[in-house]
Amino acid sequence: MGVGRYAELVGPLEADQARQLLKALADPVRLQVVQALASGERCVCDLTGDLDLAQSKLSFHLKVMREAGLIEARVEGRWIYYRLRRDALDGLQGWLGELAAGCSEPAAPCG
Amino acid sequence: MGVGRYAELVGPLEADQARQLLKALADPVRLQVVQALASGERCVCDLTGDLDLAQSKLSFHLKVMREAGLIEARVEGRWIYYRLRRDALDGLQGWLGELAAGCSEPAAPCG
DNA sequence: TTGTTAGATCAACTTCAGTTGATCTATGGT
DNA sequence: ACCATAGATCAACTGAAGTTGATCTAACAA
Repeated sequence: MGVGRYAELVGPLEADQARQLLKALADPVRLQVVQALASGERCVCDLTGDLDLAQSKLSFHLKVMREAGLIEARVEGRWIYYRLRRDALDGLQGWLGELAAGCSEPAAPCG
Repeated sequence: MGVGRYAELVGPLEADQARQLLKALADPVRLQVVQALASGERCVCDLTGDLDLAQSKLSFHLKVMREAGLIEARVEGRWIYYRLRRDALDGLQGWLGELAAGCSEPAAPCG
């Protein structure tokens, strides 16, 4: 089922990990899912109903998010619950913070 | 030239603004550019050289980033300097923080 | 004014990500 | 054992996003 395959996300985020997470967030359907998960864990069947998405479509997007390390799954009998990964969100926040830190330096004139 | 067309980015980020910014970040070429700009403002000609990108390719990606509100341009004679927008990075950080806030709620069992 | 350079823009092409419907697997109920 | 349901997976299709080379415009230098 592949539900156990996660990105690692230990220590400070590498550019490539950040990119995977950003990509996992930067899609309208996935953003809906993220917002649904923002208030806590949800099972797939609820998501399908609430967001009015075709089952295979939702499953595809959950996979993208899972493989990026943005969400994780908990299997309970016949149902699967998904939730956002705090470490991913925190990691991305930190990564953005680093970018913001030095971005106001003036340019060396190039002419 | 279109260099003056920016996204607004006042107040808390709307989902759609966040998505544009995320998309602007979630590309390998653009991520290179972002990292080059992380240490401060740079002119396009420097970027082209340092990142070894075709001129039209870089210009395309700068446009995407500009229209998303991720970067802004400063025209100086024949040269154009780009820099990351603090408000965009801060806004995105805040947006992520909101997501992280409630994401650990347990699921309502759906069976 | 002519020539050169920086960088935006355009059109044609290519590539990859998302969609759809069908099928497959596992779990639980009868 | 049989059936129903949750959700993953697959193959075919579609469309949007990125690439490439050419052209266009504006600024400066001679």
